[in-house]
Amino acid sequence: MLENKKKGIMRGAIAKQTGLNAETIRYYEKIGLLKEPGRSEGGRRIYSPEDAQTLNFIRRSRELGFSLEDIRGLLALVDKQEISCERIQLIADDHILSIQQKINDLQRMKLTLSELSDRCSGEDVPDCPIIEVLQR
Amino acid sequence: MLENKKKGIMRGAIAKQTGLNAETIRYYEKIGLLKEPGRSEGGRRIYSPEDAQTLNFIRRSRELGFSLEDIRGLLALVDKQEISCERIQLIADDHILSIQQKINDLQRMKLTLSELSDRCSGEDVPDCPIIEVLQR
DNA sequence: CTTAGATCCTGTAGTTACTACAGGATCAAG
DNA sequence: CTTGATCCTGTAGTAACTACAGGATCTAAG
Repeated sequence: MLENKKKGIMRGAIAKQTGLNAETIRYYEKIGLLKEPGRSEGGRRIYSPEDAQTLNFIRRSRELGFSLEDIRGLLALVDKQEISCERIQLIADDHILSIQQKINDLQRMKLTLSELSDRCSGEDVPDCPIIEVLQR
Repeated sequence: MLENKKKGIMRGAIAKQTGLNAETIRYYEKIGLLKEPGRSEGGRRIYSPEDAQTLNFIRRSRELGFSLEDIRGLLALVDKQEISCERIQLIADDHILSIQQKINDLQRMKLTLSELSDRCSGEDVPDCPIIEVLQR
């Protein structure tokens, strides 16, 4: 189970290491987020430590809610060594705003639903305030 | 501009009335959320007031974050006159929980990003705490 | 009555971020 | 040499729409 002479790991191993699904990794390659990895003689992908780093970057960014297009931009900045705190902070702050917007929307939904639910008798009656509001 | 002798309104009019995109309405019909409306002699859809009511129900439910499958279930209950407060409340409360879960996730994201952004110097330096965290 | 412009029709493809096959090929171990 | 694990490619499915293309139909004005 030597991964390969050329040093590097294969699909399953990098999936485990990065916490990403193996198919997802192939998808990132397909859409050009991850550069094409090397191949073994038999044609299997061999991932380098840099590939692993990129994939971890992507995963963490996704966990913070960045879209793949956001991440594409982030990676470009990183690759071009154009990482200025200023620009990254701008992107992040923009993203924080859109997250807050989503939170606001969800809180509004929750409040409305909670109020409606509270008005339910909980009994098996035909009239339900929730349905009534939805129907009017 | 009499909509039709048979009384009822057409695509554009119901779109305006319900606040839904005309294409969206056709989509709801296609997936069976809205029953097929009547047609004019020329083959154009004629929507009844009940159709409008259903569409408003769908729109309001969507605004509260219910999925189309949730709504399909809700509509079935309504149609079968099986509207019991109990069941509707159960569905709503379940939905409230999943909304809260999303809010929690987003708040965690926002907190993390805010903390990172605060640590940015804002100056044009190559090291950015955000990128550092994403890369490590 | 004709024609222009608005509105509608159908079917299909694109969007986001994956996930899940099918049907083979390759690999390491026994 | 065979078995079982892992990998390959390409395609299709998911949610909830949106956006055409290329016609048909309808209404109002001339």
